[in-house]
Amino acid sequence: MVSISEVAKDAGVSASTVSYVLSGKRSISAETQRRVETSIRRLGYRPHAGARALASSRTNVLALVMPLRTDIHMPAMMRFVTSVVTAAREHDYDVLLLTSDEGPAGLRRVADSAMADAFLVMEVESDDPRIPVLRELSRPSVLIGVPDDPGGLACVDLDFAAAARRCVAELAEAGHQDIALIGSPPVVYERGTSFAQRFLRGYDDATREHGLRAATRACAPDYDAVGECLEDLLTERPELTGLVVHNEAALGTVLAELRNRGRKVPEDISVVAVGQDAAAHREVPLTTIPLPTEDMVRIAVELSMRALNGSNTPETRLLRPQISPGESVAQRR
Amino acid sequence: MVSISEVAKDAGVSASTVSYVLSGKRSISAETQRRVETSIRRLGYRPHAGARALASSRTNVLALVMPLRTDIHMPAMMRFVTSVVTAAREHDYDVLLLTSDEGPAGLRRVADSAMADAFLVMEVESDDPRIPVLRELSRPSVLIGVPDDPGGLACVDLDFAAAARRCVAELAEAGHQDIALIGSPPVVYERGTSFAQRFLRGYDDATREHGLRAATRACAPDYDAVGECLEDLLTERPELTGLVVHNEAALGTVLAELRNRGRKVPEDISVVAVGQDAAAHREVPLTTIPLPTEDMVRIAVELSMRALNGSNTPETRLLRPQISPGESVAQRR
DNA sequence: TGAGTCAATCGAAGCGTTTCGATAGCCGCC
DNA sequence: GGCGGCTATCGAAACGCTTCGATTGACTCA
Repeated sequence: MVSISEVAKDAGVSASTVSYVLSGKRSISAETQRRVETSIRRLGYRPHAGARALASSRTNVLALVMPLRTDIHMPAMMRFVTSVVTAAREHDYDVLLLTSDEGPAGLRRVADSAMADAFLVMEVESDDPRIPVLRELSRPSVLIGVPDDPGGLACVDLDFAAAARRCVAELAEAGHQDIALIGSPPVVYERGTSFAQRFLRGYDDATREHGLRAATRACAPDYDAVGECLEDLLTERPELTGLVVHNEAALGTVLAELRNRGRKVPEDISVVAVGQDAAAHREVPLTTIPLPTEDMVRIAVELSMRALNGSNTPETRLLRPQISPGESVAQRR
Repeated sequence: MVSISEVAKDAGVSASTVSYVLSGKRSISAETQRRVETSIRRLGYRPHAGARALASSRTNVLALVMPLRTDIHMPAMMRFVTSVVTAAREHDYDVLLLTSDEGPAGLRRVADSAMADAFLVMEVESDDPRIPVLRELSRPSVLIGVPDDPGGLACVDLDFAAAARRCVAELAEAGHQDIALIGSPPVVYERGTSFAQRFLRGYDDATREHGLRAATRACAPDYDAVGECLEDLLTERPELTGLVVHNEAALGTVLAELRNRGRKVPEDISVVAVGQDAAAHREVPLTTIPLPTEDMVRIAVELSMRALNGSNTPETRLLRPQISPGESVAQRR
């Protein structure tokens, strides 16, 4: 492994000059710059990350804290993770992956041993036990999701209340009078997951404002639960013509089961879904509000960077939902 | 941040003694050991990862190289990733996440800047461009998947040929005479992905041995492709009674479409699937050969550790498939 | 012409570990 | 009673970088 002093010798300058060429923190003559860069390339020099971290107390590593639950929609999760890596690389950062199962202790471990400069925490819940820990770490963190009391921590999320209102409006404007929400699994509500609750609130408000008859069902993504849920809705509310599905994992099954029951989308029943549009995989292109994963992640990473550069104004950023029109909502009357 | 010398002072010993207590590389009196450990705990000392890496040339970080393709089944992917983190932590390692889109250069970057001790590479293909790079890195790597020429690199994978034979045997033993394989998307075969080819070979061999009539279809996971594929099979081969599905992403759609066409599983058509058993989510519990993700990862991580400790015998480990019985295979005749 | 300014560079200290050799004390033994 | 062999410990060097202060010229301006 070639070191900075070998580069320095090769270029006929001091090691500090090489360092300054690399960091640009002091002005360097064009000629020297050229010589140093040539040497670097010729020798294939790469700064030693550990040495750099030691001297500068910067690791250029972002810790990504991932939930280790099985009740989360994996594809959505994965999109997050890959987006984070990509976004981080654009800021010359690498990503250290942590799972929540090590708990708060894991966060402390990584923070205290200076393995990362900042934390990105996914799937934050209303009353998340990690929050107090994060707050007292000496490193900034950005939450994906909004806890009840963000106090001092930066948050990024989709504005789920607005998303719900948008879904309801979409159906109301098409003339639907009687709709239902198929939401997250019961356990998600019990856990007090913030996004589910915010969506629910938005849904309730909007249905009231529009004067719709509306129902709500928490629903696990498995076959039986979906079947039961639909059975329930369709028999109890024969007038039902619109469905808002806020449960990516169950969506496929919901559509399959509607079909099995002879309900055509959108002729018999209209559907608006929240989550990534897997349009190509469906029989009918769905009207959806996609989760703006990449935007959220980009913003989250940028907030981290900003916090690391001192301009620290912890803020909560709720992204405006954008509806992506499909063919799953039919006009009524 | 408290440093080793503060601990040393607090415990009334030298810094090196503290280091030896921590590493156990020299014998320390019980009394000293106790005092040092008390100080460590009292001060909340955590060794600085960078300093440690610098002095010992060990980072205790494993680089996980993840594909950044969209044609991969995300849930399977995610299981891998989380398993790696968990397995690594058991060896006191952390995980740095890399995506393949930075290409071979990314591997070099991380290796040369000493950010990780070893590499774990997912989704390795027959003729993977990363292989030559990995081979010339100064750090060990373990591949998940088997390339044509592993030469010098450790590999771990499911024995897909055996898995295919097992699937075929399962159907043959139940008296099926005419079966078909619904395989990976065409692009996967075109790319020369090793696991798909190995499975195919095993399937061909086994159907020949058992004297079955057999067909094979590469199939994308989207609705249209699956529909077309089934339409094809069911009309061309009216005698078809068994299906081997080696395409996790398409499985759900395959089952839904069978149902739509009025074919009942297993009465009309038997199904054996390869991949994680999502039994709870299906109408009929499937007979499957689950991907032994956790075992593979555990072995892969262990191989890395072994390589790092010198006992380096790069080997290819193919795991024996285990069938998990469901109710999706019916007896014929 | 001499003080002041500025750009470019250097040298050395310091970051927090690990590790190597040295040493001090102790024990047992001939 | 001196010597070899342990065990437990220490001190110092080394790891590869960043950064601070100092230095050297060259240039400006009164």
